[in-house]
Amino acid sequence: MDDIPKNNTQYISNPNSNPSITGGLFENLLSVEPIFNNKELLRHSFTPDTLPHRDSQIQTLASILVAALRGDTPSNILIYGKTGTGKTASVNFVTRELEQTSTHYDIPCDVKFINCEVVDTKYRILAELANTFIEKNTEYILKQISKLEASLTNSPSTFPTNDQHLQLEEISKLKGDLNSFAKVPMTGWPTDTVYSTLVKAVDYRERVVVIILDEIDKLVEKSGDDILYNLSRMNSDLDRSCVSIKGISNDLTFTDHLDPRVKSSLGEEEIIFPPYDAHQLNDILQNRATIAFKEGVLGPGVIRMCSGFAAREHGDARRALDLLRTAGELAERSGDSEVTTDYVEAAQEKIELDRVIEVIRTLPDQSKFVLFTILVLTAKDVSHITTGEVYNLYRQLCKNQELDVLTHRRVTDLISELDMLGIVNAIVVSKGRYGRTKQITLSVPQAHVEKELLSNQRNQRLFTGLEDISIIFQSQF
DNA sequence: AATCCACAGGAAGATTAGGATA
DNA sequence: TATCCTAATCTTCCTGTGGATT
Repeated sequence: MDDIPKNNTQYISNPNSNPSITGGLFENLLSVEPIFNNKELLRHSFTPDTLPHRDSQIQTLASILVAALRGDTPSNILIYGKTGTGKTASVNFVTRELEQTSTHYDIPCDVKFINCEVVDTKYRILAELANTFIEKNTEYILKQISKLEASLTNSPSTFPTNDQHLQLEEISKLKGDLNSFAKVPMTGWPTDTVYSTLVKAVDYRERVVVIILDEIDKLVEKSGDDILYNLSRMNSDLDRSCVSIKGISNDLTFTDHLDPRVKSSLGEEEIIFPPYDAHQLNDILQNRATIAFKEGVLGPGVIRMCSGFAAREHGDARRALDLLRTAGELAERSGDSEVTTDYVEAAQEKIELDRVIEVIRTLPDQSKFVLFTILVLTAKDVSHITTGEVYNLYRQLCKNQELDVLTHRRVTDLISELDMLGIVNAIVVSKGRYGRTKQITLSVPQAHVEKELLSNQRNQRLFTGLEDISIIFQSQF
């Protein structure tokens, strides 16, 4: 991930360089002048060398981690911030520096990054850590052995001196150590055996270990906090080395579900990454765009528009980069040599559509049905859709489809959930004598919702007979 | 000022689904 | 396979409320 990505356009800039291309299918596509210099720079997985507007966070992080270079245990840190606020990038940046700097010091510093959305169980995290340190130890031992062997062959003598005796002993001891480190299998061992293997592997030599748990909230959600409890207490099982844990979380409230002991030991220090504002996003995009795009392909106002859109989405730099990249891709696909603001708008719509589709797809059946009811009322042009109206139609439609009818109370909650997901907009209004209710409107294009609900194979059973919304009013409803 | 609508939304308990365990 | 556990989902019951109407 740290590698500078390859220029992915170099192969297509000159079609004649590859003699195997003879058909006409790709030639047209290849003859289009590419507009990207290096598209990878616009992906959020890329860690840049400079992180604008994150100086203070990086400074704080570094001032805590500097203890590692002195051989002390750095405090555990919890890092909070919404998506796309530069948490992961900043941590990667600082730890990369730390590892590099530590090579000049006596005590090595090893950083292990784990994304808990991918590695999400206690066993797998312990196994992953154990194997990493077994590998590092193996590497270290082999290096020591070859160093000793080299010094032996440099001064050969018929009768080994005392010193050389010791060296030979050392070599055979190291070889023994090498064999004692067996890799932890993907599955099968009892979890506490994996833990003790990890402790043994880490404690093999003096070192400071920094473990970064990205998306730590997902881990706690899926498999509880006892892994965090184990890791945070690991120092008491270590003699020569020490570990420090950095948790990265999107969710500010995730510590509420933690055991108080884990909470206090994990959150010795806290760093908050606030969202970027439009100006800051502008800087970030400008920085990357100059390298990522060919010169002069970005039309006026394109970057400003991207940062403006993303700033509205709680300052998400990831979103801003996605927008810029998608806009570029759309321009490239339609054979345009300039990225204009029109493409940014199209990109915004494309990303939004993808999001809506994804959200709707993962909705539970009942929520889909409530959403469908709102959709029908919207299509019917009901001016003020209220909870009561939604519930009445919902109940009728449910009976019609032989579906369980949920209570009014529950439907209220489902509507609130749809509101939180950004699919509908529900505001509480009071109509005086005529009560207090929620006024509901779709907050995404009607056509998007209709398409995803009705054309998706998975929903067929749910909506059989309701495919044509306009017929629903003419019949019993 | 009192009333009252039509619901919001909190609290607590019941039910259910999914997974672990014996 | 039965049973137990847990978390999510859902119901029941309830109190609260903004402002038009009386």
